[in-house]
Amino acid sequence: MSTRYNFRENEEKWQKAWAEASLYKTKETLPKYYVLEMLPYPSGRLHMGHARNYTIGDVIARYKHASGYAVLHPMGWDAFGLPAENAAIQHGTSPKTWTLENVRLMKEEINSLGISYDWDREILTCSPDYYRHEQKIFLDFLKQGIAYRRESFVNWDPVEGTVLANEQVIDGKGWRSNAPIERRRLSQWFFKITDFAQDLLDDLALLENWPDQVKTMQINWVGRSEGALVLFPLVEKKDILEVFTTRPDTLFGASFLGISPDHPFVEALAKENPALDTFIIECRAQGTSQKEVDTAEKKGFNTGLTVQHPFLKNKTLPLYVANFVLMEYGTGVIFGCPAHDARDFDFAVKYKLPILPVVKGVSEEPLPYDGEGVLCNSDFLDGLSINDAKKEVIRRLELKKLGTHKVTYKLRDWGVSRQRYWGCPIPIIHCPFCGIVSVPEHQLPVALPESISFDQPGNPLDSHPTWKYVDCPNCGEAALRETDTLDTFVDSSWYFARYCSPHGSQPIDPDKAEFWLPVDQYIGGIEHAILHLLYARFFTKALRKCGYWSLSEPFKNLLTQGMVCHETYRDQSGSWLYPHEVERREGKLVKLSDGTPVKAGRSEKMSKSKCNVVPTAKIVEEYGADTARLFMLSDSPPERDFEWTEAGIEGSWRYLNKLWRLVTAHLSDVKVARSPEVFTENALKLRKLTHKTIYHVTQDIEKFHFNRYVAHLREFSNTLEEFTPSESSENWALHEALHTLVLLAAPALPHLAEALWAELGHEPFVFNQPWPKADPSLITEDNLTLAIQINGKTRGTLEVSSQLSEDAIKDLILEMPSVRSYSQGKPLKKFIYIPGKVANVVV
RNA sequence: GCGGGCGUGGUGGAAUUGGUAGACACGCCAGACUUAGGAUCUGGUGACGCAAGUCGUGGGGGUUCAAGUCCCUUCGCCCGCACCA
Repeated sequence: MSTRYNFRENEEKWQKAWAEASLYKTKETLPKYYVLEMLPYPSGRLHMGHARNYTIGDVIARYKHASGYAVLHPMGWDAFGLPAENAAIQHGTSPKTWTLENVRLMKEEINSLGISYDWDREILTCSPDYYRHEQKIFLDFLKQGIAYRRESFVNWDPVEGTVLANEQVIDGKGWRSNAPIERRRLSQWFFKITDFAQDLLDDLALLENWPDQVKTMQINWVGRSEGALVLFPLVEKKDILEVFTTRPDTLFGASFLGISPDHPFVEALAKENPALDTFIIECRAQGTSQKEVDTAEKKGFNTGLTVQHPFLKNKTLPLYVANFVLMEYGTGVIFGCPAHDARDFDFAVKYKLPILPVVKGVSEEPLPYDGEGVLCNSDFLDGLSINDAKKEVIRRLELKKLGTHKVTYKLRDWGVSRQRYWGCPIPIIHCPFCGIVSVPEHQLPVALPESISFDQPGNPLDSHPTWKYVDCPNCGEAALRETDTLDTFVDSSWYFARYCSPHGSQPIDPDKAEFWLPVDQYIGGIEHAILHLLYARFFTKALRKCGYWSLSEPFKNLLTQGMVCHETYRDQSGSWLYPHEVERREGKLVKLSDGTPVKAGRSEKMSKSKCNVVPTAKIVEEYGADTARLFMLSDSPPERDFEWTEAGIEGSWRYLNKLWRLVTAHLSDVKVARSPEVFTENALKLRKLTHKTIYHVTQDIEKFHFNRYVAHLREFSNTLEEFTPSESSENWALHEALHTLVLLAAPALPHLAEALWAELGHEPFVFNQPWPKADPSLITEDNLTLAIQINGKTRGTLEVSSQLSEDAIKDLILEMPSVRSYSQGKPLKKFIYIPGKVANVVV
């Protein structure tokens, strides 16, 4: 008997055996369970964040399989995207070759972890087999009016002659060129997600098992607000400006109108006003990200024009072009009420505009004040509450035909055009005669050309010598292909459906989708709480509109996992060091190469830039997959950040060996054939623990308390270690306990469990064994321990029979010597009894 | 700037959701063992105190018989912000 568990030999052996037996091939029987981890980008290296994600999914998949479900547990690759193009520009590799090699490497690493994926259903989004269906969906969206084209702004790098992603813009400059970035207007494709805004809000109610914080974030993101549309006629011109406001009640406190620099009216004005044109150019020097807009200095340009106040004949308001007014939200024009809005207040102070309070709080409130109150200085609104004033002002506006009630959403339509090569081509042809023409379905896929060059600025599809030149499918005249490709979020918005019929000739097979969807458990990082999840939800509704299915929500349950973190290290010169370059000598951290001191920084999310990454491959090589899996499950609850430590992985490795010793040491003790009729007290005690452990572990996994799951396994094995059978019923109980232990450990430690299952004399595979069931008669306790409190402070415990009545317990407690001494003969004021938990004596 | 979270021993965390704070580990301390191993085993370990006991869940305040848990306030850190995925 070996006292050390040989993980290398075992993991290789069983992974091979599982593959040969096609153990993870999906069966299509009821009940079904679809467990899905978020589609990874194939960066080439499996990091611990992935490993944690897949381990969690794997435990659930294995547990559900053992519980009798037909489990769908697929994996694939979010294979389009910027990094492949960056690699192409830097190293001259082709995006396709680079991506496929990364996929190969990552797949190997995933398999080394022993995750139970059905690889027959693998998806690769950059493969024409996948994106041809996405192109079909795009055309369906176009038919339904969900896809459309309009102008919007991009980050333009004037030196590179390229559109940049937000992350490529650093402090307003291009990351490679360092040139100031400007916002440039381009005609682009959009998806009409705003048509589904209300559905996206309403259907959150169906998602009972989504974390509340994710639902809240989505609600705020969609940002429904009720307010009014108010018309302001210009005094000097014939035009009328439409303003959306959520505070129509403060209309009498308005002191200016702010209009977006991107508003068509402003652009027209700028043509005859060079100073305004300069101001607009200044505003466009700012990036497109929300954070930049919000944190930029608030600037205005007085157009010299004024608008008429809808109710006050003698009041006009100056019209300012303001850099903080967004064209995408509301109407692109606001009215400013400085007394009751912080941003308007700052603006009014800066440009010396009047500040007239129109809402009185309970006491004198400092301005700007946006709390509850009663209207004042507001003509017919005086004395009304804010809510009544809103209703009244809208009623009066409607009478004068100068406004109306209106609901708006912060949510903007989804811009899906990317001026890039490595993405799904948009299947559209621009014909000089017919306009925008869909590529006929039988011509799909519109495949990416493979011979491309990144030598020229801009999109290689655009500069390709032949690719974009085609004949119009409609009239046959010379036409041009659309050279924009789709945002990679589109690829990941419907992949969960493709897994149900990965080889089907249509994008989605309705029967298969009907069978498997919705996804029963979706697992992924909290960083996707808004965009990816919202887009996938939108797609589900849009696909329903196109007649693909009747599904309204894609993911029934959602688990958002935290990040994997690691301590950071810097040497004396301040350079970051990898953990393996650092060593602890005599309690001090030193650099391995030269022994100089190393400063440990706080633990942060693993990232290449800070060198605090631990590659999965290294851990699997050193400790094996099961140790890595166990550690990632045992330390933190899944939704919290995870702290990767050397000590932690060592501790998990020791536990694996302990399990191995525990089972193998007792192999001769557990060869008992028949179930005994009478159990000794020790045997019964052990059986109770076994069944309680089954109960707890089952609960823990069901609730995704994987750290407690592991803690219960450890507690159970600690007791088993001390147990020495001296009689046949005790042998039987130990036999039951060890078998149970192996079965319970199997979802977390599939390789070790498989090895121990064989050691116990069974045929493979432990994977196919049913999940143990707790015997209810063995998990109830005869006695319970009550906490005894005097005046709310715990002063002791009392063990009582669970049969005793409350009165009997009360008498017992009041007679306790400790209770008597603490209460010092004071009269009993109150006696609080929480059955099975606590009794509080208040004197 | 806006939206969402988190904060418990030296460390990761547990606490049947308002009911014995610190389960289970890591680390550390003391000891045992020797086929010297990536060991293993036994005991101890929140702080203060000789003890009885007192204090303890980022800080301050509140509700309650009872607060890590609920409310207010404050500090620190993290995630997202629409072209990274």
